[in-house]
Amino acid sequence: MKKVIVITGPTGVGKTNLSISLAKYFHGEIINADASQIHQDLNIGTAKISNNEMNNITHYLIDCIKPTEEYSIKDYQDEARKIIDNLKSLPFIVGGSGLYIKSVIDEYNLSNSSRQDHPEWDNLSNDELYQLLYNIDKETALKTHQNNRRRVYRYLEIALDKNNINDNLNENYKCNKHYNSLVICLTRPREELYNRINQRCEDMFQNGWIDECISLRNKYSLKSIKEIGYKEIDQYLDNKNHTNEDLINLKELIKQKTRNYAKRQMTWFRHQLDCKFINMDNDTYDKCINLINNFLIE
RNA sequence: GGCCCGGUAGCUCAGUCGGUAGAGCAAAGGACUGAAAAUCCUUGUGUCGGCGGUUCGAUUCCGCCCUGGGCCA
Repeated sequence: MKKVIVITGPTGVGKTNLSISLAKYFHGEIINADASQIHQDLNIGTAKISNNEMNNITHYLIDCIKPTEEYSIKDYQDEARKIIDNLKSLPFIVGGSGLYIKSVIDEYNLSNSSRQDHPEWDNLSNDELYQLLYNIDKETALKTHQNNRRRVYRYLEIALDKNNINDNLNENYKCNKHYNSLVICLTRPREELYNRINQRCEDMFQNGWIDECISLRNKYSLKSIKEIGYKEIDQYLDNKNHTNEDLINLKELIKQKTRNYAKRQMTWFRHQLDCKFINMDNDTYDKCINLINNFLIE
């Protein structure tokens, strides 16, 4: 079984810099596992690594699709595995999208039925849609809340797919491994992480995030972009009379949403991912080198 | 100095005709199998500004004080 290293952690924890140092040390290559960084043109707001920062380490799965293009976890799973299987050097999967990571390193069997539109469900209320699922597959229905329309919708799709007898919705989340993986999750004390996120947001504005959005608006509708900040800046730009106070509120809103996201990530890592938590401090680099060395010897 | 309106959860405020309180936001915790920077769920004890008085009982009524705002001198 091929060995892979995973570096993950909440947004703003400091994955990028550390991953470059580690990949340099082990002569590895990096596969991006940040859903947001797969998109072209979203650079400043997603804290995307620059060519300069890459420091001659090859990076895969960055800038693959247009910001408005559809992409699914299945696409990611296929592409990432293809890259890893062909890689001669040590693969480093680096990013904060936990589900993407899990889909690659674990035996994460996705259902046969792909996502589709079902216009016949559009007029159903959340309750009605949920009842529909409940009548067909009670066990699955009980796993989610009726207000989580997106998930109810998807479960219903799978439940109705006759060809999909072997769906694995009922499997435990601890699946078998697809790769022999060492998963390192970087952490920081909550307050420290939040301070870094706030500061990074200020830096993004300083580095021209608004200009990035202005030029993006010429090519796409930012309303459909789900990465944090783009919608909010779009709205700010729509208001031609925005004041300095509006700008301050905009920044605070984006900081807040990013903090909320980091918190959600941590919850996910704690409960859904089998990983080693390492706090970021002066010894982190050495600790990681040791961990990886021991893992490679095994 | 006089008069008027405020001071209740981290914030903005509601409310209690006297029986020690509740919304929104924030925050925290959680869920998660084809949108994951997505989507969704749960959680509200706070000297009701302070000190007295009346009362069986005061955050509520009364007095004084502190404090913010407005008006008049």
